[in-house]
Amino acid sequence: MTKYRDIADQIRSKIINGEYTVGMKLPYEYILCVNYRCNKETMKKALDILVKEGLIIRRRGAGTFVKETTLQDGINKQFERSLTRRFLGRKTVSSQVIVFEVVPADHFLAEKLQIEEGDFVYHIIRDRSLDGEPYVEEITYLPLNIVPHLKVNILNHSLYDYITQDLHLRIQSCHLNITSSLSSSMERDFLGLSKGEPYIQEEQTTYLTTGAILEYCLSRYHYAQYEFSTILVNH
Amino acid sequence: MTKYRDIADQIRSKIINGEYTVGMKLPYEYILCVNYRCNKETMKKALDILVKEGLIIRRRGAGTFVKETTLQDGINKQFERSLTRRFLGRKTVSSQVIVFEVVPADHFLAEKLQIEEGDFVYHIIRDRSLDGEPYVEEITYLPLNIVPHLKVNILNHSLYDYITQDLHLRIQSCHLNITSSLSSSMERDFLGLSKGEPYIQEEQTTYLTTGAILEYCLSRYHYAQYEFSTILVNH
DNA sequence: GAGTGGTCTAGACCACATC
DNA sequence: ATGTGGTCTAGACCACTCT
Repeated sequence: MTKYRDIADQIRSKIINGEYTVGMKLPYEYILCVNYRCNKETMKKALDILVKEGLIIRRRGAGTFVKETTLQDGINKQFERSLTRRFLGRKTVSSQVIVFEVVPADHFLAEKLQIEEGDFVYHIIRDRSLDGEPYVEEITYLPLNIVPHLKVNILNHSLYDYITQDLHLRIQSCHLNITSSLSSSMERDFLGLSKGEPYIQEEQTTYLTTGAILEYCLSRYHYAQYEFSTILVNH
Repeated sequence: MTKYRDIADQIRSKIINGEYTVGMKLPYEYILCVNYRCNKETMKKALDILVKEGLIIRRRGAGTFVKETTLQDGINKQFERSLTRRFLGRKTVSSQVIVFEVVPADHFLAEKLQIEEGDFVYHIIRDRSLDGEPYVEEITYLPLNIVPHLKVNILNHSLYDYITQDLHLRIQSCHLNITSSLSSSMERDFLGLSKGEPYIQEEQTTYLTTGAILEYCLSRYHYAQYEFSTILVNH
């Protein structure tokens, strides 16, 4: 853990606890640096994280403010839908493993996972429900050599915890692509869609800090239950 | 323009031109710093931009690499769908202004735009086609006091250029929320959807560096033509 | 061990907002 | 004019990868 992440975590807590209230101006940089015993640049890195999360806004010459946000619950969504959202267990999520097998990568998968054709990959299909309502069907491909000893019970628990805590791997980024297509019978079966109704697909490629691709995943949602939030920040 | 943005632009060009080829290792940090006459931290900021854009990957202890990317055209999409995508004229886009009026903000809009109820806002509805195909219907609300002299011909040209170049305002961030709903007759008329078919909606709030909200915009896409790409980077 | 990125600091100087 | 963030530098030290 780095110092700037620590500081970001502490300040985020204060915002969520209401110690820094909505619309409030934060102590200015110098004071924050003194309070958290760090340098200006380090504090900037910390606050930049919160900017990206949409919790604060920084205005040159004016100050740093807790974001006036109609999106009070948008913030929580933002957390839920963070990098780890796909792996974090939500209280209300139930997950059923439909397919769990090892197959050799074909040309398509080899491209997507940056591996050799024929290298073995896990092929996993999971159906997830939210409070009993069909929510998403996930098709995941995951190179065997990155997670050699995957078991069904890891899938049912938390793949993310296993990867980060047990294997000590770190996720660097996810590339996400959202599109929509007409459903075929496979998605219709689980998601309860009618013929002629589309599903929404997230195509996700997850990179580790090592540069390797951890997974290629297609998630297919019922259109009525789909929601995605993000913040684009100007560099 | 800052130095790190300049450097990022230069290196990005080299990647796009193919001077730095896919999979290639870039000169290491120290050399880049000498070449571009800057400090290590400045170079890191420059390269971080390209990381966020998905063009390069940095591996501690190993080096900086042009991303092996099946997504060669994913990169272009990434550019298209940057902060300014909504405003930039695409060659193939035609845009028709359906509604252009000034109305007082109701409670809902006042919340969304962080203004007082009753403050005047532009209400704009535009239909956009891509190569003649109906593509998106955009409903925009924009406080009058930020852009006091908006004219239809500015809308037809580039609102973004007008705001940045003429008004010297800078966009800081966009909050984006993507959902899907069944179409009502209004969207069906333009998008050519059938009854029972959903559209995909982007709800976007755009913030200026001043902290003010520039616009609240709902964009409704035909599901079959919708595509959104983004990269989530671990802090 | 050598190569390469990541974090942190102290301090200079700049740009913008507010009064 | 003062308050407040943003950028840039030089240099120290750390963490990871490769072989």
